[in-house]
Amino acid sequence: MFSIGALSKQTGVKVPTIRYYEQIGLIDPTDRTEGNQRRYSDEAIQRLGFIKHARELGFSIEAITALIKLNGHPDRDCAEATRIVREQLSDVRARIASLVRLESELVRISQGCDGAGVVDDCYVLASLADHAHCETHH
Amino acid sequence: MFSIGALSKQTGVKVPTIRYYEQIGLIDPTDRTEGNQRRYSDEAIQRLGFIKHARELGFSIEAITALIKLNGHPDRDCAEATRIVREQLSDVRARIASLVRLESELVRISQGCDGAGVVDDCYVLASLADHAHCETHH
DNA sequence: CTAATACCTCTAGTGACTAGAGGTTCAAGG
DNA sequence: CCTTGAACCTCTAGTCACTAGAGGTATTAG
Repeated sequence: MFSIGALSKQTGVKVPTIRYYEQIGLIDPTDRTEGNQRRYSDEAIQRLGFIKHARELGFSIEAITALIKLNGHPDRDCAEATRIVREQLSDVRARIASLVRLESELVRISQGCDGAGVVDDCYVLASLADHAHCETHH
Repeated sequence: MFSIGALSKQTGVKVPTIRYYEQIGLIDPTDRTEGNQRRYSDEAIQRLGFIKHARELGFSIEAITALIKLNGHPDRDCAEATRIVREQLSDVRARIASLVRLESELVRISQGCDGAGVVDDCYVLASLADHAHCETHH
């Protein structure tokens, strides 16, 4: 049994974040000392590790809650888990596509000005002011 | 002179968003009718178009505020504008790189399970639980 | 036994809006 | 000129996933 600070060090999840996860019901309330301090077992490291990893992969808390519920019913089929992951994947791909379009616009805009002129005829500001300069949709 | 609703239609920026922009000082308070309703001129379309476009390009309100201040001093050099755009560009590139790493992990995870088994031996959930399965950093 | 450190709860703040309540003004049709 | 309904007004609170800080208590090392 160890403290919330130790759990934080073990998992890399900050102390206030752990308390926050407990508050919103993402992790179960744990045992306390007589002085009301949280004490965790190794199980908590697993659970928090799962959450941390999923967050790093961009899953929302809502999606993680769903995944954890699945984990709690090992007899249920895992089509739902796969569905959640695929949804997340297509979301990530959409975000990449959108950012790539933005990147090309920004390259074009930043190449238009060497930073040496004055604002009045700065291509950067002109480009930002006028969407018509753009080559892609965003 | 036209209403906030007309400005919204012209620019595609929602009415509450326009009021919000005024509230945070991103656009100047405008003239009002006797009955206290906002009335805009064409100038507002330009300004709001600039803001909208910059937001679509992923600039923060803070960065846009800085760009607008530059626009208000046309005699100053535009190195600052260029710097802001380049910073935004490298930010976008970092986000793309991060998302691409996530994408490959998600592909790997989702390919590991056909969704037909039971949760207990579902590779998707196992992968999410264990960062060690991953091939890249995130 | 003391002092430093870590812990506790609670509230409020972040960014960039969005939603809703409750009330007022405008513009078009009769 | 009057009515009606849409559009407007302000203000507060909610979103997401935390983060910061105040003010107080528990634990632990020396």
